[in-house]
Amino acid sequence: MAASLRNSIQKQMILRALGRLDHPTAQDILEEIRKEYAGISMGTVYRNLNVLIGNRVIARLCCGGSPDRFDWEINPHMHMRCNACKRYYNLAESVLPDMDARVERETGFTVQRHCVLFEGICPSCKLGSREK
Amino acid sequence: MAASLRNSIQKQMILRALGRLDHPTAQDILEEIRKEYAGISMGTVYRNLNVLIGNRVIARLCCGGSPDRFDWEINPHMHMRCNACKRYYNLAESVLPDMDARVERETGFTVQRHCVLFEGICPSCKLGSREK
DNA sequence: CTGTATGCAAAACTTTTGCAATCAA
DNA sequence: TTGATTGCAAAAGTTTTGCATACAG
Repeated sequence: MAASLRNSIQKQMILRALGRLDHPTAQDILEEIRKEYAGISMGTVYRNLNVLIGNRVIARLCCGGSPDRFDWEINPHMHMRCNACKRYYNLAESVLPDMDARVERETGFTVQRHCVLFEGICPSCKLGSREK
Repeated sequence: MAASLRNSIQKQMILRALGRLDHPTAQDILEEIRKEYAGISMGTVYRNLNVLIGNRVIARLCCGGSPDRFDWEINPHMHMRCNACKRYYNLAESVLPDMDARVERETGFTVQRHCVLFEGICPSCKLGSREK
Protein backbone atom coordinates (compact mmCIF):
# COMPACT_ATOMS: atom_id res chain seq x y z
CA MET A 1 0.00 0.00 0.00
CA ALA A 2 1.41 3.39 -0.97
CA ALA A 3 2.98 5.60 1.67
CA SER A 4 0.40 8.35 1.38
CA LEU A 5 -2.48 6.07 2.30
CA ARG A 6 -3.86 6.74 5.70
CA ASN A 7 -5.21 3.78 7.58
CA SER A 8 -8.66 4.99 8.55
CA ILE A 9 -11.15 2.80 10.34
CA GLN A 10 -13.41 3.03 7.30
CA LYS A 11 -10.72 1.80 4.94
CA GLN A 12 -9.96 -1.15 7.18
CA MET A 13 -13.64 -2.04 7.31
CA ILE A 14 -14.00 -1.83 3.56
CA LEU A 15 -11.09 -4.20 3.07
CA ARG A 16 -12.44 -6.63 5.62
CA ALA A 17 -15.90 -6.50 4.07
CA LEU A 18 -14.37 -7.23 0.68
CA GLY A 19 -12.68 -10.30 2.13
CA ARG A 20 -15.92 -11.52 3.66
CA LEU A 21 -18.28 -10.82 0.77
CA ASP A 22 -18.21 -12.40 -2.65
CA HIS A 23 -17.74 -9.89 -5.48
CA PRO A 24 -19.87 -7.27 -3.73
CA THR A 25 -21.23 -4.05 -5.14
CA ALA A 26 -20.51 -0.79 -3.35
CA GLN A 27 -24.02 -1.01 -1.93
CA ASP A 28 -23.33 -4.51 -0.58
CA ILE A 29 -20.21 -3.22 1.12
CA LEU A 30 -22.03 -0.26 2.61
CA GLU A 31 -24.74 -2.45 4.09
CA GLU A 32 -22.25 -4.97 5.46
CA ILE A 33 -20.24 -2.29 7.22
CA ARG A 34 -23.30 -0.49 8.58
CA LYS A 35 -24.15 -3.58 10.59
CA GLU A 36 -21.31 -2.67 12.91
CA TYR A 37 -20.56 0.94 12.00
CA ALA A 38 -23.76 2.73 11.10
CA GLY A 39 -22.19 6.08 10.34
CA ILE A 40 -20.27 5.22 7.19
CA SER A 41 -21.39 6.95 4.01
CA MET A 42 -21.56 5.85 0.39
CA GLY A 43 -19.18 8.61 -0.68
CA THR A 44 -16.54 7.17 1.63
CA VAL A 45 -17.06 3.68 0.28
CA TYR A 46 -16.63 4.76 -3.33
CA ARG A 47 -13.71 7.05 -2.55
CA ASN A 48 -11.86 4.28 -0.76
CA LEU A 49 -12.61 1.69 -3.41
CA ASN A 50 -11.15 3.99 -6.03
CA VAL A 51 -8.05 4.69 -3.98
CA LEU A 52 -7.55 0.98 -3.33
CA ILE A 53 -7.97 0.20 -7.01
CA GLY A 54 -5.45 2.91 -7.91
CA ASN A 55 -2.98 1.29 -5.57
CA ARG A 56 -3.66 -2.18 -6.94
CA VAL A 57 -4.95 -3.46 -3.64
CA ILE A 58 -8.27 -4.55 -5.10
CA ALA A 59 -9.83 -4.74 -8.57
CA ARG A 60 -12.99 -3.59 -10.28
CA LEU A 61 -15.13 -6.16 -12.02
CA CYS A 62 -16.35 -4.87 -15.38
CA CYS A 63 -19.16 -5.89 -17.74
CA GLY A 64 -22.90 -5.51 -17.61
CA GLY A 65 -25.49 -2.81 -17.11
CA SER A 66 -25.50 -3.50 -13.39
CA PRO A 67 -23.49 -1.71 -10.70
CA ASP A 68 -19.77 -2.41 -10.61
CA ARG A 69 -18.49 -5.15 -8.37
CA PHE A 70 -15.22 -5.26 -6.51
CA ASP A 71 -12.77 -8.07 -6.23
CA TRP A 72 -10.34 -9.03 -3.54
CA GLU A 73 -8.29 -10.92 -6.15
CA ILE A 74 -5.95 -8.67 -8.12
CA ASN A 75 -4.05 -11.19 -10.20
CA PRO A 76 -5.35 -11.35 -13.77
CA HIS A 77 -8.28 -13.70 -13.97
CA MET A 78 -11.62 -14.08 -15.68
CA HIS A 79 -15.14 -14.17 -14.33
CA MET A 80 -18.13 -16.37 -14.65
CA ARG A 81 -21.66 -15.43 -13.67
CA CYS A 82 -24.24 -18.08 -12.95
CA ASN A 83 -27.53 -16.99 -14.46
CA ALA A 84 -29.43 -19.13 -11.97
CA CYS A 85 -27.96 -18.21 -8.58
CA LYS A 86 -26.47 -14.92 -9.83
CA ARG A 87 -23.16 -15.58 -8.11
CA TYR A 88 -19.87 -14.44 -9.62
CA TYR A 89 -17.03 -16.93 -9.74
CA ASN A 90 -13.37 -16.38 -10.41
CA LEU A 91 -11.90 -18.34 -13.26
CA ALA A 92 -8.18 -19.02 -13.30
CA GLU A 93 -6.34 -17.43 -16.19
CA SER A 94 -4.80 -20.84 -16.81
CA VAL A 95 -8.08 -22.09 -18.25
CA LEU A 96 -7.27 -20.04 -21.35
CA PRO A 97 -3.55 -19.45 -21.02
CA ASP A 98 -2.62 -18.41 -24.53
CA MET A 99 -5.55 -16.08 -25.19
CA ASP A 100 -3.64 -12.82 -25.58
CA ALA A 101 -0.88 -14.42 -27.61
CA ARG A 102 -3.36 -15.92 -30.03
CA VAL A 103 -5.12 -12.61 -30.50
CA GLU A 104 -1.85 -10.79 -31.07
CA ARG A 105 -0.77 -13.34 -33.64
CA GLU A 106 -4.07 -13.18 -35.53
CA THR A 107 -4.76 -9.45 -35.39
CA GLY A 108 -1.49 -7.55 -35.13
CA PHE A 109 -2.71 -5.78 -32.02
CA THR A 110 -0.56 -5.50 -28.95
CA VAL A 111 -2.75 -6.75 -26.12
CA GLN A 112 -2.33 -4.95 -22.80
CA ARG A 113 -5.21 -6.47 -20.90
CA HIS A 114 -8.48 -8.26 -21.34
CA CYS A 115 -11.76 -8.42 -19.55
CA VAL A 116 -13.68 -11.66 -19.88
CA LEU A 117 -17.04 -12.62 -18.48
CA PHE A 118 -18.72 -15.93 -19.10
CA GLU A 119 -22.36 -16.47 -18.34
CA GLY A 120 -24.05 -19.79 -17.81
CA ILE A 121 -25.09 -22.25 -15.14
CA CYS A 122 -22.79 -23.31 -12.36
CA PRO A 123 -22.35 -26.96 -11.35
CA SER A 124 -24.31 -26.52 -8.11
CA CYS A 125 -27.31 -25.04 -9.91
CA LYS A 126 -27.20 -27.80 -12.49
CA LEU A 127 -27.74 -30.21 -9.62
CA GLY A 128 -30.71 -28.14 -8.52
CA SER A 129 -29.30 -27.75 -5.06
CA ARG A 130 -28.86 -24.01 -4.89
CA GLU A 131 -31.31 -21.16 -4.63
CA LYS A 132 -30.73 -17.53 -5.38
CA MET B 1 -37.71 -7.65 -37.95
CA ALA B 2 -40.74 -8.66 -35.93
CA ALA B 3 -44.22 -7.96 -37.28
CA SER B 4 -45.18 -5.56 -34.49
CA LEU B 5 -42.35 -3.18 -35.29
CA ARG B 6 -43.47 0.01 -36.92
CA ASN B 7 -41.13 1.58 -39.35
CA SER B 8 -40.86 5.12 -38.02
CA ILE B 9 -38.57 7.71 -39.53
CA GLN B 10 -36.65 7.80 -36.28
CA LYS B 11 -36.05 4.05 -36.29
CA GLN B 12 -34.79 4.17 -39.87
CA MET B 13 -32.43 6.99 -39.00
CA ILE B 14 -31.10 5.13 -35.98
CA LEU B 15 -30.34 2.09 -38.08
CA ARG B 16 -28.65 4.14 -40.76
CA ALA B 17 -26.59 6.02 -38.18
CA LEU B 18 -25.50 2.70 -36.73
CA GLY B 19 -24.31 1.60 -40.13
CA ARG B 20 -22.39 4.80 -40.65
CA LEU B 21 -20.81 5.15 -37.20
CA ASP B 22 -18.35 2.81 -35.61
CA HIS B 23 -19.60 1.30 -32.32
CA PRO B 24 -21.35 4.53 -31.32
CA THR B 25 -22.84 5.44 -27.96
CA ALA B 26 -26.47 6.54 -27.76
CA GLN B 27 -25.16 10.09 -27.54
CA ASP B 28 -23.13 9.64 -30.73
CA ILE B 29 -26.23 8.39 -32.51
CA LEU B 30 -28.32 11.28 -31.23
CA GLU B 31 -25.83 13.85 -32.46
CA GLU B 32 -25.42 12.18 -35.83
CA ILE B 33 -29.17 12.13 -36.44
CA ARG B 34 -29.69 15.68 -35.23
CA LYS B 35 -27.51 16.91 -38.06
CA GLU B 36 -30.41 16.20 -40.39
CA TYR B 37 -33.35 15.77 -38.04
CA ALA B 38 -32.99 18.14 -35.13
CA GLY B 39 -36.16 17.11 -33.32
CA ILE B 40 -35.20 13.59 -32.26
CA SER B 41 -34.95 13.01 -28.53
CA MET B 42 -32.69 10.84 -26.42
CA GLY B 43 -35.63 8.87 -25.06
CA THR B 44 -36.52 7.82 -28.58
CA VAL B 45 -32.97 6.76 -29.32
CA TYR B 46 -32.74 4.56 -26.24
CA ARG B 47 -36.23 3.14 -26.72
CA ASN B 48 -35.46 2.17 -30.30
CA LEU B 49 -32.09 0.74 -29.48
CA ASN B 50 -33.69 -1.47 -26.85
CA VAL B 51 -36.42 -2.60 -29.22
CA LEU B 52 -33.88 -3.39 -31.93
CA ILE B 53 -31.75 -5.33 -29.48
CA GLY B 54 -34.79 -7.29 -28.32
CA ASN B 55 -35.46 -8.23 -31.93
CA ARG B 56 -31.83 -9.18 -32.55
CA VAL B 57 -31.38 -6.51 -35.17
CA ILE B 58 -28.44 -4.93 -33.36
CA ALA B 59 -26.32 -5.73 -30.30
CA ARG B 60 -25.16 -3.97 -27.16
CA LEU B 61 -21.47 -3.76 -26.47
CA CYS B 62 -20.74 -4.47 -22.82
CA CYS B 63 -17.76 -3.81 -20.54
CA GLY B 64 -16.36 -0.67 -18.99
CA GLY B 65 -17.53 2.22 -16.84
CA SER B 66 -18.33 4.25 -19.95
CA PRO B 67 -21.69 4.52 -21.68
CA ASP B 68 -22.88 1.48 -23.61
CA ARG B 69 -22.05 1.20 -27.27
CA PHE B 70 -24.14 -0.38 -29.98
CA ASP B 71 -23.10 -2.73 -32.71
CA TRP B 72 -24.41 -3.32 -36.17
CA GLU B 73 -22.91 -6.84 -36.06
CA ILE B 74 -25.11 -9.37 -34.27
CA ASN B 75 -23.22 -12.59 -34.80
CA PRO B 76 -21.23 -13.60 -31.72
CA HIS B 77 -17.89 -11.88 -31.74
CA MET B 78 -15.39 -10.24 -29.42
CA HIS B 79 -14.17 -6.68 -29.15
CA MET B 80 -10.87 -4.92 -29.01
CA ARG B 81 -10.34 -1.35 -27.89
CA CYS B 82 -7.28 0.57 -28.93
CA ASN B 83 -6.05 2.58 -25.96
CA ALA B 84 -4.36 5.05 -28.29
CA CYS B 85 -7.02 5.99 -30.83
CA LYS B 86 -9.92 4.76 -28.63
CA ARG B 87 -11.56 2.95 -31.53
CA TYR B 88 -13.45 -0.29 -31.02
CA TYR B 89 -12.75 -3.15 -33.38
CA ASN B 90 -14.64 -6.36 -33.94
CA LEU B 91 -12.73 -9.55 -33.49
CA ALA B 92 -13.92 -12.71 -35.19
CA GLU B 93 -14.98 -15.45 -32.84
CA SER B 94 -12.73 -17.77 -34.84
CA VAL B 95 -9.66 -16.21 -33.25
CA LEU B 96 -10.57 -18.16 -30.12
CA PRO B 97 -12.89 -20.84 -31.41
CA ASP B 98 -12.89 -23.32 -28.56
CA MET B 99 -13.13 -20.87 -25.69
CA ASP B 100 -16.50 -21.93 -24.29
CA ALA B 101 -15.75 -25.61 -24.69
CA ARG B 102 -12.47 -25.30 -22.83
CA VAL B 103 -14.12 -23.43 -19.99
CA GLU B 104 -16.91 -26.00 -19.75
CA ARG B 105 -14.40 -28.83 -19.65
CA GLU B 106 -12.27 -27.20 -16.96
CA THR B 107 -14.98 -25.78 -14.72
CA GLY B 108 -18.11 -27.87 -15.04
CA PHE B 109 -20.14 -24.79 -15.92
CA THR B 110 -22.53 -24.76 -18.81
CA VAL B 111 -21.55 -21.68 -20.80
CA GLN B 112 -24.43 -19.80 -22.40
CA ARG B 113 -22.59 -16.73 -23.61
CA HIS B 114 -19.46 -14.73 -23.10
CA CYS B 115 -18.45 -11.13 -23.32
CA VAL B 116 -14.82 -10.46 -24.18
CA LEU B 117 -13.01 -7.17 -24.50
CA PHE B 118 -9.33 -6.87 -25.25
CA GLU B 119 -7.46 -3.63 -24.75
CA GLY B 120 -4.21 -2.68 -26.36
CA ILE B 121 -2.71 -0.87 -29.31
CA CYS B 122 -3.98 -1.35 -32.83
CA PRO B 123 -1.62 -1.90 -35.77
CA SER B 124 -2.23 1.59 -37.18
CA CYS B 125 -1.35 3.27 -33.90
CA LYS B 126 1.76 1.14 -33.58
CA LEU B 127 2.90 2.70 -36.83
CA GLY B 128 2.24 6.11 -35.36
CA SER B 129 -0.02 7.02 -38.24
CA ARG B 130 -3.28 7.56 -36.43
CA GLU B 131 -4.50 10.24 -34.11
CA LYS B 132 -7.43 10.11 -31.79
C1' DC C 1 0.37 20.40 13.52
C1' DT C 2 -0.75 19.13 8.77
C1' DG C 3 -2.73 17.41 5.29
C1' DT C 4 -5.61 13.21 4.34
C1' DA C 5 -10.10 11.27 4.98
C1' DT C 6 -14.91 11.65 6.46
C1' DG C 7 -20.07 12.63 6.32
C1' DC C 8 -23.42 15.00 4.15
C1' DA C 9 -25.72 16.71 0.38
C1' DA C 10 -25.77 18.15 -4.09
C1' DA C 11 -24.43 17.18 -8.73
C1' DA C 12 -23.10 14.48 -12.74
C1' DC C 13 -24.14 10.96 -15.94
C1' DT C 14 -26.44 7.32 -18.17
C1' DT C 15 -30.68 5.18 -18.91
C1' DT C 16 -35.63 4.55 -18.20
C1' DT C 17 -40.42 5.96 -17.92
C1' DG C 18 -45.15 8.48 -17.64
C1' DC C 19 -48.03 11.04 -20.46
C1' DA C 20 -50.46 13.45 -23.92
C1' DA C 21 -49.95 14.08 -28.74
C1' DT C 22 -48.73 12.08 -33.26
C1' DC C 23 -48.19 8.89 -36.81
C1' DA C 24 -47.86 4.39 -39.60
C1' DA C 25 -50.41 0.72 -41.31
C1' DT D 1 -59.15 3.78 -36.76
C1' DT D 2 -55.93 2.05 -33.52
C1' DG D 3 -52.28 0.85 -31.24
C1' DA D 4 -47.25 1.71 -31.67
C1' DT D 5 -44.13 5.58 -31.33
C1' DT D 6 -42.71 10.22 -30.34
C1' DG D 7 -40.98 14.41 -27.65
C1' DC D 8 -40.67 16.21 -23.42
C1' DA D 9 -39.61 16.22 -18.84
C1' DA D 10 -39.21 13.98 -14.73
C1' DA D 11 -37.28 10.04 -12.33
C1' DA D 12 -34.27 6.28 -11.30
C1' DG D 13 -29.82 4.31 -10.38
C1' DT D 14 -24.93 4.58 -9.95
C1' DT D 15 -20.92 7.20 -9.08
C1' DT D 16 -18.48 11.53 -8.20
C1' DT D 17 -17.58 15.85 -5.84
C1' DG D 18 -17.54 20.35 -2.92
C1' DC D 19 -17.13 21.67 1.59
C1' DA D 20 -16.58 22.12 6.44
C1' DT D 21 -15.19 19.01 10.08
C1' DA D 22 -12.56 15.25 12.15
C1' DC D 23 -8.70 12.46 12.55
C1' DA D 24 -4.12 9.69 11.70
C1' DG D 25 0.52 10.09 11.75
